[in-house]
Amino acid sequence: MTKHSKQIRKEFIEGLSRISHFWGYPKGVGAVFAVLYLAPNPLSLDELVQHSGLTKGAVSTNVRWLARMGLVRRVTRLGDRKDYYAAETDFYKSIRAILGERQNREFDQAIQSVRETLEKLQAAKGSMDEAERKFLLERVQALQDFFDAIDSLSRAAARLDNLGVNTIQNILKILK
Amino acid sequence: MTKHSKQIRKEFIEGLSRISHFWGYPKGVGAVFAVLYLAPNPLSLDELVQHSGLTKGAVSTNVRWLARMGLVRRVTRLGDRKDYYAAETDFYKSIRAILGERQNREFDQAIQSVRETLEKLQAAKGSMDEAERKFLLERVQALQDFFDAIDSLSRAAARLDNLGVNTIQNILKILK
DNA sequence: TAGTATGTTTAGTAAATACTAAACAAAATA
DNA sequence: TATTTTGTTTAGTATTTACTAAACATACTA
Repeated sequence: MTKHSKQIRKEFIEGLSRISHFWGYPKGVGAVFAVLYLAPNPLSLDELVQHSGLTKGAVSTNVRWLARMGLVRRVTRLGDRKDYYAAETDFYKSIRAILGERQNREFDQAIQSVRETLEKLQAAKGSMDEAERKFLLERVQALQDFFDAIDSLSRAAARLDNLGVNTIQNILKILK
Repeated sequence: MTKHSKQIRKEFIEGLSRISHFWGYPKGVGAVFAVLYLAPNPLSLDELVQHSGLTKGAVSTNVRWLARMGLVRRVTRLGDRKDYYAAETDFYKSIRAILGERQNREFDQAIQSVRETLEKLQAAKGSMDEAERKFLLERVQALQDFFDAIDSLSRAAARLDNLGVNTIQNILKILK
């Protein structure tokens, strides 16, 4: 690996770290992904440690996060008990995985609190000023509807098994 | 405002704080928005301080952030030098505003680093192993293409002036 | 079974972030 | 011009977060 190649790789890694950070994720996540993305073969944990400059613990956490998000595949080889990791190069596949991950219980749980407010308002008939209740009901209901629309959109996208450039282009036609 | 009503409001505020936090934004942003969203009239900075429990400085920062994102409107009244703020109740409008905000220079800047890597790779003909260069070019180009697709999608959505439930339903049909 | 290779978890730390309190700025009114 | 009202900025702090180093767990090998 030439000096020049090393430099370009380093800058790319820093770039993805910045993007990762921008999206609100740890920089390490971007760095580990960048290393894997520029590797022609799956890499072991130790190789990731070498190339990313992070420690084993951090790489372990970050790479598992990436795997859980579907941005990285875990590869195991027969007769080799090391784990290897490879970057997912089909990003549309990753998006589907992320959307489909109802592992996002945390998201649902957050949304749930709005639904609870709505239910409490519905049950509050009589125990609070009726005009106020009407107003609050309307507002909270609108927010709920919005979340539902977003939710059904992401569910539909997640179900889709050929989400890709072509689909995007179709959507672009609608948005014309 | 009855005790019961106060309780429901409080829980709603906490709910939106959690959601705000989940999306990677300060909790205060969610809290301030929640207060405004449950108010029938625009509120002044001081009223926001009262109802949110934050200090003036924090509310000032958070509410300006919300205004910049198009989630809140600043209302000024003739002969009153207070600023008032009202929640945007048309969320689709907000989404358009957020997408349209090329104030998101920060995002573009982050993406820019990938483009730079691409350019450097193109310029590196001769100064690094050609097979390696070919491989890296291909990978980085694919990432760039993906970002471009996302970008054109968001630009299209931002240009749209009737993004709403109906549009979402049209998209859902495509995703069928 | 002891020893070795691998991955995960934990305890502590450094860095980033969002807040408070108070100083400051700007502009209207007296 | 001095005073009051309003909003922003700053300095310091508390909290959160992501990291390191090291202990631990697990499973393979001799």
